[in-house]
Amino acid sequence: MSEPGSLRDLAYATLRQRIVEVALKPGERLVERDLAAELNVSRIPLREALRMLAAEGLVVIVPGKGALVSPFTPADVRDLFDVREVLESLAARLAAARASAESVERLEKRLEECRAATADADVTRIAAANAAFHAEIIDLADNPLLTSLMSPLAARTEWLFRLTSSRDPAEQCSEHEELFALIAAGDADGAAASAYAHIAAGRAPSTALASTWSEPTVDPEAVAKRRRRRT
Amino acid sequence: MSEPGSLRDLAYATLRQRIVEVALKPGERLVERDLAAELNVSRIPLREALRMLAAEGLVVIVPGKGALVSPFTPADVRDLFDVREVLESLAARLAAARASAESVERLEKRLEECRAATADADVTRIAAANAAFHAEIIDLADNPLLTSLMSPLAARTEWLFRLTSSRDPAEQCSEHEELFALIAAGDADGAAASAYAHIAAGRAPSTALASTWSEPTVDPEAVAKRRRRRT
DNA sequence: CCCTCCTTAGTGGTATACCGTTAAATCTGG
DNA sequence: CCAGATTTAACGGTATACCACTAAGGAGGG
Repeated sequence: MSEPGSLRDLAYATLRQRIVEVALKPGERLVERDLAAELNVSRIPLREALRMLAAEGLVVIVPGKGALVSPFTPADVRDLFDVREVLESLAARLAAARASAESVERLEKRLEECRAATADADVTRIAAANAAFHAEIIDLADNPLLTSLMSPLAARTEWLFRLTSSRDPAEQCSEHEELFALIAAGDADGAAASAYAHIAAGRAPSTALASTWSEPTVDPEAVAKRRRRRT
Repeated sequence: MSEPGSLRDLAYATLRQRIVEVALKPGERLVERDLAAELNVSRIPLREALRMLAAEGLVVIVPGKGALVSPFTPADVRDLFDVREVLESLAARLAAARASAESVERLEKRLEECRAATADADVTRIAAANAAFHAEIIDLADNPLLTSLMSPLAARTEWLFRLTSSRDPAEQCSEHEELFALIAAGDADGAAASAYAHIAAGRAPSTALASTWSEPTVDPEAVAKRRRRRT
């Protein structure tokens, strides 16, 4: 996530963080002029930042109406897992097939961080370490298209982990151990299956928690129509 | 592909078409002011259109330098097939699992168009019918996230089919018949496997043709540096 | 003749300002 | 008091204009 200092990227990074941390709630209206004023940028870079977020799926832009934070329904969670299962599985397969001594070493460093964080029982650190482990596998897959497809999913996944709580860290960590071993051994089919199972294992807890929010099914069209009046 | 008449969407649609039709070649520089003048829009909507194309992968934006049409190397073709295999397979699985009488009927209409077009041996019509068949499956999968992930791939796939030529239409059509039957029967695993094989079958011919262009490995950084001087 | 410095214009990045649309607020008549 | 017409201004869409950066092309000295 480089930030070449441009105001657009600054606005993008700021908004993305606020959405992921739920400082901006799903369904919340994003008014260009207000945000531009708050972030001390003009509307042009802000608009471009919104488009980037929309391309990533974190924001919905209703043409001619405005932008709002994407709603995140139980169905969205289901869809997210459907896609993550196959893409993470593909990444693991490719990573295993293209594994080299140097790449295995890099992945192992991530795994060690997972172990350490899990031992510490530091939830923030665990989440970061797990995310880094998965990101490393994507990177090892050496498929730029896959990488670009995964980044929106990563954003939503991070979001999901903030909204819900993660499942048992020790269990996750041991699954990472298994996945690492298969990738290191160059076992493409095994790594793919292991990754699939690893993602699938997170589905039930997440959907269960997701069903408890059950936002009143925010309708983008409807929300976009509302306007504020002078305070 | 709706176009709410906004200038941004017009610029987007125009540029996308030109890229897909190779009127703009991979690696070609996209100069904001020139394109804006040519399309009779100002730079703001044009910039936003470029960002949309970049999010879709058809354009590369070098920060602070400029935009150019994405190169399309044999490695990119390989990556495209890696991802299409698993995503089209997932779409077929979901479509089969969620098949209803009404959805099967819709898909069958697409299939009939494939048959008719293949009988006519009209390559343009065949390409359109095949694309529509695949798009319908994505739609039946009823997973908005998957749909959004597929649209960039569709653009690149269409592009690929313009650059290369397709493989035997009759064979493709018969594979569609098989895939349709499995989805209609609600056989999720079978449909997934069939879709995977269908995509995989197109890999070899495409990569073979792709290796023949072998552009001089356009480097985005390098191309972006070049500037024109008064004509 | 070649190398170095300097001028200049092409280019992306951003701000400001205006326009059209339309929802909210206000006004009017019943 | 309420329903409909009318006014107001919020908001997204777009154009114009300015700035900073930098590479092309030329000037001047070795």
